[in-house]
Amino acid sequence: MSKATIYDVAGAARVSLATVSRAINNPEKVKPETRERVLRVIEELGYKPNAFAKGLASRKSTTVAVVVPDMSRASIAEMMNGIADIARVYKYSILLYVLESEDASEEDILREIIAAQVDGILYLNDEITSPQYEFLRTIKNTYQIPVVLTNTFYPEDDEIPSVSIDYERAGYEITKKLLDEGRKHIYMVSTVRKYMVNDLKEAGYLRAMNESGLEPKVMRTSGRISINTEHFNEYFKDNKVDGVIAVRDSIAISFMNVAFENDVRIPEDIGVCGFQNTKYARLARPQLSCVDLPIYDMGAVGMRLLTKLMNKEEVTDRVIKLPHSIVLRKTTL
Amino acid sequence: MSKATIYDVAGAARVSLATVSRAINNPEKVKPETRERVLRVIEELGYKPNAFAKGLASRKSTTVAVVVPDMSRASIAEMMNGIADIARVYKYSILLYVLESEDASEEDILREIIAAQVDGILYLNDEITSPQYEFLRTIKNTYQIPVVLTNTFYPEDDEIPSVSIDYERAGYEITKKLLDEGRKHIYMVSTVRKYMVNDLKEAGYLRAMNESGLEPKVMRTSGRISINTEHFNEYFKDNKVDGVIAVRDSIAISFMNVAFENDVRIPEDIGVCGFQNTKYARLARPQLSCVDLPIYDMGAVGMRLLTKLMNKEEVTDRVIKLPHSIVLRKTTL
DNA sequence: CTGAAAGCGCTTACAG
DNA sequence: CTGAAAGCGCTTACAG
Repeated sequence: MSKATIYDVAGAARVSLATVSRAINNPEKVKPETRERVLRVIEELGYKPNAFAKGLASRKSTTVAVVVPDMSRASIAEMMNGIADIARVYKYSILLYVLESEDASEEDILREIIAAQVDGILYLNDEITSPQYEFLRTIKNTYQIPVVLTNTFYPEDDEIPSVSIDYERAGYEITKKLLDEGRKHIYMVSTVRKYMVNDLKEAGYLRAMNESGLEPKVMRTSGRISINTEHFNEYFKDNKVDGVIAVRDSIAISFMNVAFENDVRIPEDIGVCGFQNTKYARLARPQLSCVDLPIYDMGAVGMRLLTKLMNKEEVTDRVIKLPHSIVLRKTTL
Repeated sequence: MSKATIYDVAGAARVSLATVSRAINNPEKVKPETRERVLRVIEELGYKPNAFAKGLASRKSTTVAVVVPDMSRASIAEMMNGIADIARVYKYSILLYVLESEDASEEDILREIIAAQVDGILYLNDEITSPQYEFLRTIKNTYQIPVVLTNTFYPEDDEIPSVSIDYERAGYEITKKLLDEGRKHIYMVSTVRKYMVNDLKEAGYLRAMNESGLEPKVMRTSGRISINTEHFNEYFKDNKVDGVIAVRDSIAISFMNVAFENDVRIPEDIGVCGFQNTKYARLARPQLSCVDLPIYDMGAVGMRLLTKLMNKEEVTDRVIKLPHSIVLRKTTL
């Protein structure tokens, strides 16, 4: 039959609806006996409070909005797992908003989120522009709803907390690794489109190269993943390249494929490193060395931080950088 | 600067709140002049109806629940893109529920979904068990809320509509392809854990092999993706294998890696095929031939079907199979 | 075409 | 510790 309401429970337990409400939300405020009686009836009737009525009356939704650019990126999906796990622990529901739609601007979508009365917003992205940041800040302040950036941060300001990774340092460290192998002509392969996270990796690479008095060389692929033969001939064939760091695993693998066609030995002739440690790094031949990024953790920590904010708990660390590591496999010496 | 309510709009437009409500939801029922006046005020005030009040009063949420087993599977993520795009077109919000949690049983999660008052449920999975199906059917009938299965279906019953792929036929066709190349000793590599979709691929493989009077051979990997040297020695080394069909691209790639270590030439000695056509099929060396699955479309069509159901439109096709295709690359002749 | 009013199912001061 | 009652912000018959 149709759903039981709080009235049904109150009737069956012979108490008022106020008591039922308290038995659920403030158990300590009701006498143990009546509380148990109420709880038993709730069990029997399979009663679940109507989320709308609850949200309307309490002005809290126990729902968070998760805003993502595009689900099909491996990192986004894995972060969602971390988010979902923590959300469940703290009993929050997740409203999912996928940007990158022709039908609606980002602003429209954020307005929609406000109307949905979420308690918090988790903003996942590789980057954030000034207007985007300002808009989020306005939302936060106008509607008093906490926002957390995940996998990105805004360099000039920390009003909106963020959890991310020290990409600059990771870029530095992985370059160092190749440098330590005695390599001197190391390329960084990045993307044409500017992403904040990739720019940071690049900055780290530049720092390491400069420290060693070596000339940095950056190549930018236009496609999403592929290094093709033309690229290879243009950038790598004539140069005495002995190291390649790609901003994504897939770019590294793609590079290896053309390199093999051109009889390059990896890692002997060229050392190759990727970023992220996707499961495909292990499927590459040879297995790819790369920076290991704690993607799941980023989602989990971001969500946890948001729960603290929603709960008005004290948050000391507003800009969290999660530790990464470097996984050495077969594409480095 | 708290949010404007319907009262604020009514006041500013000098009408009753009923008229405001109509201007939004049944514009044809209000005189053009007043409608425009109301709409202008709404614009000025940046008014957005409170989703809770609306949901409570109208008993509709314009929200659907999407239930997934694990976000990090590439197919799930890509389906979410299709779902999100169509959801946006029809103005539905998405509540995301990730199963596979120790903290809550699937039943608990479904109860939670009911409490959230969603208008429909999209159930994404590789398979569905009898108890799961029965439970979904109960929900559908008890609460009158439409459910659509995506990427799976229930063989014995079509009460719950589904959109999926003819995996059996795909398995048959890809086996045929290898058979047509003159290969006779074709292995199917599946998973130890039984998944409905994999069993169907296997059934198609068996049919093709039997038709040709050839002996079918199935190997099951225990790990999630890897074929290791032991597997290779046990199954492939002594046998005169000349074809391998893997139920996932990653398994096919993993097989290729050990095969190369053992000096097998692909596709000359062994033809290899995968399933799904992930972007990693193109990153494999040699590039992997495989069945191409319309993953995005499955999400989109599933969501579209759900909107029809929620709208009480007539639905003739309750069991939809989307067309797949076969992409031939370098691991077949 | 428009308004007054009841009602959706909860929470939460306020009394007692 | 418990109950009566107001109120959250909408929708929707029902009159007019």
